[in-house]
Amino acid sequence: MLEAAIGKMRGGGYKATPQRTAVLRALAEEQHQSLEEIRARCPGVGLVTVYRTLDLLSELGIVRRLDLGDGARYEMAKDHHHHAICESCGDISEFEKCPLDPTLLPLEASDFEVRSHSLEVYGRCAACR
Amino acid sequence: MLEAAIGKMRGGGYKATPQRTAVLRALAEEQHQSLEEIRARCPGVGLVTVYRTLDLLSELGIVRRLDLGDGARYEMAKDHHHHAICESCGDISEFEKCPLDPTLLPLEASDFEVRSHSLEVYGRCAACR
DNA sequence: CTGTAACTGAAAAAAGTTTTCAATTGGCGG
DNA sequence: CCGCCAATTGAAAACTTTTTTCAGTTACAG
Ligand SMILES: [Mn+2]
Ligand SMILES: [Mn+2]
Ligand SMILES: [Zn+2]
Ligand SMILES: [Zn+2]
Repeated sequence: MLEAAIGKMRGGGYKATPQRTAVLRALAEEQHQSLEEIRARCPGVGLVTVYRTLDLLSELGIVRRLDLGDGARYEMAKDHHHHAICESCGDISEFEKCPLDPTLLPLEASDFEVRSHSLEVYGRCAACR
Repeated sequence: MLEAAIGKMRGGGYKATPQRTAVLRALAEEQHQSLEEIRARCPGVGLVTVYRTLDLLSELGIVRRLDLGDGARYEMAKDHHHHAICESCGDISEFEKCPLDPTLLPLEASDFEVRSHSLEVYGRCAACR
């Protein structure tokens, strides 16, 4: 898990420092954390280093940055998935089954080459109903 | 167009000031503008007033705020639609046909009540290919 | 017209992010 | 192992974006 990420860093010519490993461990503990949440999980690491590490991990494809309106959040990059966001409690859950119907994409015809997509579903989670 | 928005403001107990109308006119000129782009179209209006007007118009449902990763953008609220974003030139185009297959939404079964969704498609526009 | 609650905008504060730079260190070459 | 040095770190400062404050102004109901 972390070994793979550390290997990818070394392979890219980057050092595997204790700070970077600490940030990785923090990210592994929970998905969709804000910068401050990540920082709380690795108190020894300086603010600037957390920012820089998240940038580096994003470039390496290890981390994905989410912009869901209320500030940036970060997650370990996993398989293609989407998010269900509760408008009441803010909880973010994931689902893998992609409800996009490719045949309905009206863009292929219009010269726009689709590379990826991002879908978020908003509503009320079970607990908040 | 603007009349409807002004009426909605008055109806909500808000004043239709020249500043607010100027921001509305700026928004009507182009979709998906950043704050500074909007501000450039109504030079007489103070920065703080633009922020406050966009907040107000959002609450009234006249304006929609988009968070697409590179800072906030604003558009006049229209019918349900989605965005195709060119990763090369940054151009944002719209499409109305919603490619979501409701029967594939795996959430209805899982006690999550879906209220709305947001879908963005990333790739290359015709001009950039 | 007039009174007043709503509104505006300059300045200051707060929040979030990036840059700078001197000191430190991971890891390769010897 | 050791020592070197480019890569890395973190405190401070700078910058960017957004919010708060507050004194003066204004839209508009009555
Ligand atoms: Mn996720
Ligand atoms: Mn749009
Ligand atoms: Zn999908
Ligand atoms: Zn849709």
